Formats: sequence, structure tokens, C-alpha cells
Amino acid sequence: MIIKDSHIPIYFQLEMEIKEIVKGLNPGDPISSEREFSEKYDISRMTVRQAINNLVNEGILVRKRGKGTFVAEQKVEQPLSGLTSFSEDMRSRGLKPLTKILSFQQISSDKNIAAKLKITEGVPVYEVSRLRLADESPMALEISYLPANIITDLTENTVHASLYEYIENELNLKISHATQTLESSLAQKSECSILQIEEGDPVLLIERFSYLQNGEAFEYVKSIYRGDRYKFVIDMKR
Amino acid sequence: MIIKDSHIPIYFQLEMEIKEIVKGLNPGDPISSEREFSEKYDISRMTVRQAINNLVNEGILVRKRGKGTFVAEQKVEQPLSGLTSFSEDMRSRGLKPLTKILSFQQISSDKNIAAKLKITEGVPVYEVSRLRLADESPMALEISYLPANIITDLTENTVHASLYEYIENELNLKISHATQTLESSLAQKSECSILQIEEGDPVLLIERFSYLQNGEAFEYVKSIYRGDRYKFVIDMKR
DNA sequence: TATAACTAGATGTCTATACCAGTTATCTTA
DNA sequence: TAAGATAACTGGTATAGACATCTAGTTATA
Repeated sequence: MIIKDSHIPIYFQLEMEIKEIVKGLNPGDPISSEREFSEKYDISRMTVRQAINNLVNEGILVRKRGKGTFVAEQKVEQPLSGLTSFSEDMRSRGLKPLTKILSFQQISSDKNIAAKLKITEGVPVYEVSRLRLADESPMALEISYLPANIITDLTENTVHASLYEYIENELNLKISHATQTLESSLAQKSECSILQIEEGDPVLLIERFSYLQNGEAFEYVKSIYRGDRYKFVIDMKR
Repeated sequence: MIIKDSHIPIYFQLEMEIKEIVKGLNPGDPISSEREFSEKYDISRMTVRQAINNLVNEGILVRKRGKGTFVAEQKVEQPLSGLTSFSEDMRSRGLKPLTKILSFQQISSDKNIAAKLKITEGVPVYEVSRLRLADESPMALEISYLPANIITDLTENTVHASLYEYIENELNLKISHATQTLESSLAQKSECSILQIEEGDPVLLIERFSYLQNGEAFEYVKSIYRGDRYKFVIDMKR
């Protein structure tokens, strides 16, 4: 029902009306033509067009010249950063995500870690090992290294809650960007038992370097994902 | 300059005109009022509004009721942000990238392709096979499928030049976003000879779905990368 | 029978006009 | 001088009608 002398614009009322109609239709179904709406509600065709245009811009309808206006196919929503987190990803597939912290300790950086974080060998770093599970079954092993002189007073609880919030809100550091590399490899003996796979099975190796706004690396993460069970998803906006 | 009896709609010509004007302005600057454009080009104000509406929807302008229309602040959008292309990636590592088109043909979509692109089985699609090389040695095999009813009149040259430019500028379609999945797997016999690897070697499987603004998928790409030589890189801005 | 022409109906473009509703500066008045 | 009214802008909403162009059927023709 459309009320003509309401303070709510007619085109807006019609938008609501059409949204209701669309609820009872399937993607691809046609809606009434512009002239039909115009006559049915006794409003101008241009006003009908305004309502439909807005719904087209919202991705609810699709116009096809000469044919009509149709209910759009389901819209795909993209997560903010472009990268879906493990937890989101698992949940979207109907699996229950769980993260177990296997170890948390402060160690002296060896040559390899020091090179990755571009710090001097021997500078203390936090080492955090995590096991990622989906529906109780292991999906990935993650080992993170964080320089203890930048990320100060880190605790196991903080790591388990939200590391990034701690860095930005408690330490007042500004996170700038991260670089992630993915590569396909074969499982090594040492990783097999914990991921419950066989030597030579396909695995996805992911390395992430995270940087502060001053250019310092504050995190190096090396992950091993089961290749047979995990797909990495990226959404890209244009 | 606006040509009235052109086959190009007046509002579209005006959009171009305003885009040029905006180039010489700074974010926050006002543009002429709707009535001024209307008088200057001797066109209806409603036509001016249609042009401005489109530019507002594109995020180029913002309207402020009672005040005027202004150049929008910087656009957040970045073309397919975060993903470095194969060519860029190779060059940054000092390798010479090369893409060879192995085959280009129009075929009838089978059940699998039709399902991926959400079209009816049998609808014709273009199939493009590409071999990606770095310093003469094969790195990846890419097979793309594009519905021939959406991406019309595709030629091998277009594919080899810039497909996305063709879609946006020649076909006047709007690219919205893409979803990419990566997974680790083992090489199958059929892929071995062309990639010069052994059966069971690690490979990176990448699937990409690209979508238009109306929600239709216009591209499905399946790629197989050599796991021993290729790393996939993602940069993330916060 | 195959093809071309027509037709009905859909969206697309465009006009000219009217009035509504915020915003701002100026002008009037107490 | 300060407060309020007013005028002159801005974009927002809405109308009625005209013609263009595309689509899909139907009809007429070669």
C-alpha cells in the first residue's frame, strides 16, 4: 500500500513494497513491468524507475532491456581485508573451529629467525605454537615469532585473545601491512604425527610477515596446512 | 561539448564531461549546480541528474542537500587489490615472464563448467589454455572459461592483450569482484609432461571466479602451479 | 519452407514543469 | 545591536508524455 501524502517519499515506499514482493520470489524470476507498477499504484513511471534503480544499485534486481526486470542472483559479500580468517572460513563451511596453544615461550632468536625478522641474532623473541582444528580434527600447525623488544609483556592469554588489539590499543603501535606467501609442498616426517597425515602428503606452506608503520617487522608466522582438507580463500574487490 | 543527436546518450556524454572537469579539481571542491549544467548545455535538469547520479554511484561525486555537489574524497577501491600478477611477480624476482597461448576455442560447456559458471549446460564458452613460463621454463598451466554470450566476440589477440580492459571499455560491462581459492595437491599424470615435473610432485591448485556487477560470473580460471618453483604472494594493507 | 516484416511490450532516454526541503546570506525590525 | 524574517540559492521528489531501442513472438511474403 502506498500513501501519497506521506512524508515518506513514494519511491521509498515502493522500494519497501518491491522488497517484500521479492521475498516471495526466486532469483531469476521477473517482477511486474514498470508500467504495471505505475498503473497499479497510480504513480508516474519515472517514480517507479527511481525505486527500481535504487534496488538495482543495491544488487537486489537486474534490468534486462526489452525483457523486463528480474530478481538478482544471490550477492556474494566480501570480507573487509580480502583475507578470510581460519575461524570465519571454517564456520562458513559449517565446521567448528578451535585453536589450541601448544607452547608459549620466550627464546633467543637463532640465525634463521633473526634474518626473517631483520633483527640481530640473539635478540629475544616470543615463540608461539598453535594447532588449528576443525570439528576436532587437526587442520594446520602455526608457529609465530614476535620480537620481545617490540611486542613487550606478551602473555599466553593475550595471544589467545586478540594479539592485534593488544598491539594497537595497549602498546599503541600502528600496524601497517602484511605480506603472505603460499606454496605447495610435501609433508615432512616431523609434521606428520601432529597433523595426522603421512609423509609425502600435500601440504600448504604459508609464511606471513607483518609490519608496523615505522617499517619494523613485528611478526613472522610459518604455517603448515593439510593440503587434502584446507583451501585458502581470497576475495578481491575491484 | 555535447552532441544532441548522437547515438551516445546525453547523460553519458555529460558524465564524461564532468569526469574531465573533476580531474582539474581537488576532493571536496564543488562542481556547478544541476541548474547551471542544465542551462549551459541546454539540456533538461533531469538529464543532468541522471549523469550526476551515476557519478555519485561510482563514488566520484557526493551530493549535499541544500549545499551542492562535490568531488568525493579519495576512493577506497583499488583494482583487484593485494594480488600481484604472475608477470609482476616474476619480474620482481629477476625472472623473465612469458605467456604462451596453447589453445583458443569456442566450445559447448559441459556439466562441470556450466555448474562453475552457473549457466545452462551446452551454452557456448570460450576456452583459453595458457602456459606461464619464467626464464623459458614452465611454471604454470592456466585454463580459462568465459561464457560466449556475456564476453562476446572474443579473439585470441584480445585475450593476449588485456581481457579486463576489453570487458570494461569495449563491452561496457562492470567488473565487480573475484574469489580465488588456493590448495595444495599432487601432480597428476596428465599435467606432468607440460610442466616438466613428476607424478606426485607438489602443485598449487588455484581457482578463480570473476564476477560482474550484476552478479553474473564471467570468468572461471583453473591453474596448476609448480609447487617446487612457485610461491604465491599476497600483500595486505590494514 | 525459410525469410522478412510487423507488432506488442519491455526497458532506455529525454523533456518541461512544479513544488518540497535544506542552507546560507542578507535584510528588516524590535 | 541582536534576533528574526526573507530571499535566493542548493539538491529532492514527482508528474505526464514522447520517442528510441531491444526482445520475442506472429504474420505476411518470396
